[in-house]
Amino acid sequence: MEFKDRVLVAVKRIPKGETRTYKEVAAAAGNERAARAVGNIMKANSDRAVPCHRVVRSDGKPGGYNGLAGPDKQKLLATEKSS
DNA sequence: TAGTTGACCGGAA
DNA sequence: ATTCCGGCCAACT
Repeated sequence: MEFKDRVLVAVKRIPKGETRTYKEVAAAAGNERAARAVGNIMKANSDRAVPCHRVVRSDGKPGGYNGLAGPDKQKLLATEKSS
């Protein structure tokens, strides 16, 4: 079950102000196609030390994280990243 | 052990 | 550009 652990670590590693897609996190965890599982793991584990709000979809839309819904920084960064 | 679920992704309509 | 469908993966029941 290191994948789960790896995912959490990867998200923890996300620099402040930066955003990563589930796909990226999954890739960092060792499996790029496990983006789906990543989301499942996040909610399955109440990772308080893990900034899940920095994790966004490939579309740039936020995930299902309900804790934050104000800072558009993520979307802005995501846009810059896309360019 | 097998089946279902979900915070996804990519391609097609 | 938006919506629909199928597919991959790990966890849960």
